[in-house]
Amino acid sequence: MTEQKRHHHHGNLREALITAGLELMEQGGPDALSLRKCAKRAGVSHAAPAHHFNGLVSLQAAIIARGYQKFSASMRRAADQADAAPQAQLNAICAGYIDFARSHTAVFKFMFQPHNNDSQTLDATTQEELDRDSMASYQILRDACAPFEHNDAQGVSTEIMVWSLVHGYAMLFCAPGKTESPSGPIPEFSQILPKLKLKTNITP
Amino acid sequence: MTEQKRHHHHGNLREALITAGLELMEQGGPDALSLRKCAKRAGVSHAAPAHHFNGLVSLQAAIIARGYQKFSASMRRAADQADAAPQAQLNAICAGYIDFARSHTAVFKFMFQPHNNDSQTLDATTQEELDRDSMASYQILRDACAPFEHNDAQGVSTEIMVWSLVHGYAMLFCAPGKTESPSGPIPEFSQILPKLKLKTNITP
DNA sequence: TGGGGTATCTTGACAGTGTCAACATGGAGA
DNA sequence: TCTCCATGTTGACACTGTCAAGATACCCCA
Repeated sequence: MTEQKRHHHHGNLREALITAGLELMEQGGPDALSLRKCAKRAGVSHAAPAHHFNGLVSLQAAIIARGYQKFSASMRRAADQADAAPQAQLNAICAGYIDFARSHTAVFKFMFQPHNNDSQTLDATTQEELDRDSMASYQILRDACAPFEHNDAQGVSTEIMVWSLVHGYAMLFCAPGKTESPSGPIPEFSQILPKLKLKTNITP
Repeated sequence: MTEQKRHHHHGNLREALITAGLELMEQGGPDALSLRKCAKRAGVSHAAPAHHFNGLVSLQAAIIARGYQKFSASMRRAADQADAAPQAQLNAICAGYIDFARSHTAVFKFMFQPHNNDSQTLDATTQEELDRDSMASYQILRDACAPFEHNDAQGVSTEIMVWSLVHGYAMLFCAPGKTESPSGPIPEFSQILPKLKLKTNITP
């Protein structure tokens, strides 16, 4: 009776639904995701997910939160394997950013789409997960940009610039196997990242 | 009998459906778009659109093509009002890019999403529209970048860099009324655009 | 000028979707 | 032990895209 007999309670249905949703999304794109298909994959009835997610948008938000976790992991992994110097670290973070976009294209693009969850109420737990995991990802990029200055401007503009650049590159040119833009081969990201100046440590 | 009596033939249903679709999209986001709602708005039965579009994805593609037309117009309008110098022209093109993203956020983001039309067959007319209009938009940005060099690299990397930068900025920070990023106020785009060098006209 | 062909639109049907309500089950705490 | 409630099931509803079959009116050619 340990494994073979199906209990009335699934045990960890929430996790199973998120996992199933990620699989569906990576295979068939965002439109392939449905509550009923996730339920079927998890071996429960079509209405069971309603007890764990406040509707489809909440499941989508939970999938996105899981995406952010993998996203952070990809950037951290790249940074760990690189030299500790600020420029090497920033390059590595961007490489991890782009790696994730290439290897999880569907989820990546879905993460940065306009979602209906703007005015909608998500479950408390999903909302917390989403806030925490997305901020963690952003903080990684932010920290990597912190040592640098850009364009004679102070403060925040460096990370906005780097984020815009790497994000645009990822959105436009990172599909699996894509190597051509409308006007020729796509250069490496390191070729388009402008040279940045290190901040001066001491101010008068 | 000129206007009041409804003919069996609508007259220009294809256009009416695209217009209705654009309205639905701008009001309620991509998920608010449905063939049946467009048909209702155009005053025809639910299956009428099938005679003009090869399914939903073709209507979406036609809406995107229309979006590219407005997109091009926005960039051209900005360029026409600016000085003719290369730097002023490039700044204006980027401003037009961002203006469109801000004023037509839903359609803009939808234009650059992964779509199911990759392996799917669109109507010939819709496919032509989409190719023509998207290439026209890209050509505008391309021309504006042509006079410049970047990062000691030759050839294509300038337009890839500028495109990535402006696109990432638009995707991340251009929602109606959005002025804050996770780490503070969002700077103007001109503040994050690196200084570019003009190409030397003559080569040995 | 007439007649046939065809583009256009309608009606009806079907499977799939999200969501709600009502009910069943079983574990955990009083 | 008894009861409450989290968790899961069944059934229903409106809405969706898509297909098939039939109706209508326009256009072109004899």
